[in-house]
Amino acid sequence: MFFHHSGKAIVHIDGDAFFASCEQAINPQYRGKPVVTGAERNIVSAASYEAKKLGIKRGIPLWKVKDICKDVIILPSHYETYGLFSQRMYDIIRRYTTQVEEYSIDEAFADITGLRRPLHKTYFEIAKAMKEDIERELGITVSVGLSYTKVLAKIASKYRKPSGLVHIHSGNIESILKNTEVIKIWGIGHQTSAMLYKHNIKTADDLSKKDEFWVDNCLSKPYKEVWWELNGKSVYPVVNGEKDNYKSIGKTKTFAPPSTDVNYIFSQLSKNVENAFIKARRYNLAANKIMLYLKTNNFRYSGLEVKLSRASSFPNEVMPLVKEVFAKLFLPQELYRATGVVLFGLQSRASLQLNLFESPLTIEKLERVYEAVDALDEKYGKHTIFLGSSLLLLQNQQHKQKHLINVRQSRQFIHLPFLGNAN
DNA sequence: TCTGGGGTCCTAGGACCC
DNA sequence: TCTGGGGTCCTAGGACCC
Repeated sequence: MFFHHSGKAIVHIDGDAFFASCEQAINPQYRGKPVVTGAERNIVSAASYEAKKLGIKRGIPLWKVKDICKDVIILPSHYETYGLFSQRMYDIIRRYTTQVEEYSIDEAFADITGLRRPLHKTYFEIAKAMKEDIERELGITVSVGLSYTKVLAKIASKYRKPSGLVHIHSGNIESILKNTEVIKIWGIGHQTSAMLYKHNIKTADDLSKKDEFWVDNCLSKPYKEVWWELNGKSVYPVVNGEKDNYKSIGKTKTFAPPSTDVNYIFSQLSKNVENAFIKARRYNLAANKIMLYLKTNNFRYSGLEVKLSRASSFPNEVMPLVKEVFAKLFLPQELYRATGVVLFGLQSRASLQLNLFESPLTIEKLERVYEAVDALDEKYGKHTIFLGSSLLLLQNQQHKQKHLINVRQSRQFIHLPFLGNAN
């Protein structure tokens, strides 16, 4: 059987232990030593390869890290710094192609299809050059995969770590996919891999060899796409540029120790609301819907989603509502560990239509107040002005705004799936 | 693994319409 | 009231990703 591929050449570049590597690049005294980041969260965000050798993995609590080895260097995460490394990594990749997807802080895809002649290099040599430039100039290592599709390029970059360079092509694809468990495939999680196991599909090779009839009958769209990609047919394009639009903006924060204190928990919730709106305003977005939730110490969620009578970008407009919702959700005896908010139904603030009954003046005042708030945040760092103070500023307007935003429709949920999964 | 924080997309089924 | 057949929009929830 001949292997038909898309003829594309896609590179996936993945920073090795990225946060820890950045720290080691900046601080020579940390090189060659076990380093972990995540001090601010009390769990490991990233572990250097020296730390990984000791059995320290992403997600484990820091007290355990100290148990394993008391000499491990534990650092808080410096996201801004890692962001700069990330930008430089993207810039280096852009020397070779304009088609660069900034997939996450430590990963990028590049489409180098058709560039062999202009660059006087094979695809493999282009990928190798990207890797060497990044490693030399940034002082970190990256693992690089090259293949016909994004899913295959991902498998390739994961195949040898750290500092791997793997090309999956028609000559070696079968043996590599045979060595790749289905759970390792990008887009296949626990649920689906368990289901595939029941069909005796254990490796990427098993899955790729299923016929289309079977795939249509047993899998939904996302998995059929993965199947195509495994077979060398590119269906996921490399999306150029950085992300500039959000469908939702969420903020959640776990507090330690957990608490039963109403006021404390409410203040946590308002802080999240405030921060979510700061982010919304930074991207010039207004929310039409807001969901608030509380998370108990046993990881149970209770939440309420409400539709706003019009889109808003300002916490104080929704505060009466937040209080109302909080009162419904909060149970006196319950021990809570986190609160959260998600804004969605996001639209550009430019396209905001004012309700006929609302005074444009009030809105304008709010815009001005929050412009000042955001400016101060910019200048002196986030959290300069918190809800208490911003509410004070607006206190005399409060009665007018009481009904500016009201509940149109709401639903309650009692359980959310646990979101997120340590890599 | 005693479990952080931030996202996206897909789908089934109900509401509503002709 | 013995109830055809189709389309569109919305929502709730699931699955997955970093």
